[in-house]
Amino acid sequence: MAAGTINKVILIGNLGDDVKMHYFDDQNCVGRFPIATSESYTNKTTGEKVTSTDWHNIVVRNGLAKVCEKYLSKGDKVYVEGKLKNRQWEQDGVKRYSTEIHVNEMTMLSTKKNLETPNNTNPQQHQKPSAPAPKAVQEEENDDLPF
Amino acid sequence: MAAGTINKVILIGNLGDDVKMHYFDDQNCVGRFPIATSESYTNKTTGEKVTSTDWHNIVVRNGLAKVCEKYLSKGDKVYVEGKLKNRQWEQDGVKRYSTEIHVNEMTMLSTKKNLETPNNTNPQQHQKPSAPAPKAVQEEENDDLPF
Amino acid sequence: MAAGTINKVILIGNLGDDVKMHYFDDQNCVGRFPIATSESYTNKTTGEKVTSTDWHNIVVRNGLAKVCEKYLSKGDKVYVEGKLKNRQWEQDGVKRYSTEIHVNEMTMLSTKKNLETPNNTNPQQHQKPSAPAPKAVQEEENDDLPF
Amino acid sequence: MAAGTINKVILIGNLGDDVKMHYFDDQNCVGRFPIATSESYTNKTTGEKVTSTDWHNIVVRNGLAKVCEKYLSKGDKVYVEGKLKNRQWEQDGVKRYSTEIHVNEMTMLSTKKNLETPNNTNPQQHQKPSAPAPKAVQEEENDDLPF
DNA sequence: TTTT
DNA sequence: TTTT
Repeated sequence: MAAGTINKVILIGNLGDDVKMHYFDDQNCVGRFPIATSESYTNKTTGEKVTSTDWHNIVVRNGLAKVCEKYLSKGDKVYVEGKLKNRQWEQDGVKRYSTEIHVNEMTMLSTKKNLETPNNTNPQQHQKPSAPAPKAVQEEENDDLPF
Repeated sequence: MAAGTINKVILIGNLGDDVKMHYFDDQNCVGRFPIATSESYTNKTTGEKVTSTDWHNIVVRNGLAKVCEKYLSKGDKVYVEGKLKNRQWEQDGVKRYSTEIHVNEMTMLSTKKNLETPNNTNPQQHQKPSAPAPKAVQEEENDDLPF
Repeated sequence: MAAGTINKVILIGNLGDDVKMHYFDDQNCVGRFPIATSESYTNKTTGEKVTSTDWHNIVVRNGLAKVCEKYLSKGDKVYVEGKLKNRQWEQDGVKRYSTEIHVNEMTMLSTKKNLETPNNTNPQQHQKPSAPAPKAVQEEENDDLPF
Repeated sequence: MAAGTINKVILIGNLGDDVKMHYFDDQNCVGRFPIATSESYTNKTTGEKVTSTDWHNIVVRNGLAKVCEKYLSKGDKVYVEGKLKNRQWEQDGVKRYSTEIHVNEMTMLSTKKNLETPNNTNPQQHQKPSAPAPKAVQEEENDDLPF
């Protein structure tokens, strides 16, 4: 046990795909989607401008997963905050590793989904009461299950 | 190019090993070391306390790498801030992926190395002038090379 | 001296006013503007929804100040990152205190200014070479002057 | 209401004083303490090294306040994360302003208090069951009251 | 003083 | 696979 450690990731980027949901039962579900961040720099030797893009595997759970599924789609820009988690599993006898960002806070910075919805010019202004407001959304805290 | 993206990682954790240096030439070098973060949670079903540890591959360059090599060793606690970077390469014809944290700011929160140095009770207070102070150390900015 | 300290502020909010510039000389200038962040919560006793807004005094210098002046205006949404700084001065014999955010990184998340500019549909795509690109902009590092 | 805003402060610093508690009733209390962060820079004109210290007013509530009172004291180093909040009040007919950091996460990085406790070499390892573990402590979430 |  |  390593007390006094901090594991925090903050990203602003664009969804490379829609949110894929997986339901375990009525209560528990997980959503996954990729986010791209990029940066440009000038190659010192050649002098040319290079852009490099990094892809991040976002994982959200339960209520926050449902909000993401409802309001986010491919291309949207979001702010997310979470933790780096290493996952390993076996596939065809080969050990596979992957790094995920387990996100507990999400803020939409743009959205395509609801701009086309009739009678709903902006999802941040008019929300169906059954769903949490899609602004800064935090994960429920009373949740001790690992992913 | 994706303007307006943010890619930020903040970690406080302990070194799982010493800093491994690799020199490209006189000017350019890279240092690598693993950092562990952990968290405890209670398994809802079984009621038992579980601790999970995540390991992060830290990458530092040039001046900051030299500072890390000089002042950090296995077991030390550090604050680091950087970017998530995906690296892929081929090994024996198999594509390998790894996620690294390219760190540009480091602050020592404990050190073993220099506590044994005679006449130097605290490396943060009394530093040899030849080396940068081992407190909050930032990467030089005039650096356009990719890792 | 307190080695090993961290002072970091991350804000996403809207400009309450345009950037006000102050030039010291050819090289040095400072820009100031207010940013609003808000949050909503439900008053436990009365059950009514309350929104509270906080105003933050942003301070930028030199190159970053010029970028802010050029691309930001009242109402725009931005990401900024910086340090908390306390300033005190005397006015009419009374001590005054104020807290500022000295920002060294800024990313535009929306802009009004340049959407109206002819031949320039998006300031993030087409930038005059004399000015830095208005995406993620970082302060020059070779700067040891206090504000 | 301003959807899509972020207000985040991350500090590592030392307590300038003990935690001062104020109890409203059995359930609700608030704790306050100052944290110092510092930085050194070289004055360009004079060439001399200058250290500047900033003081931050930390505010914690309820469970987190009790943990802070129990484990933190003057001189300790802590990591805190929270929000910037502006407070204004009137004193003798004069409007007063102050900026506070409303903290919802705290991690102890050093402690004096419990090192002297018999049979308790490390408060992070051995905790009385009546109190939350003093490592990474988060505020309870089901709390809609403003400060 | 912003924004939704 | 995104975005500009």
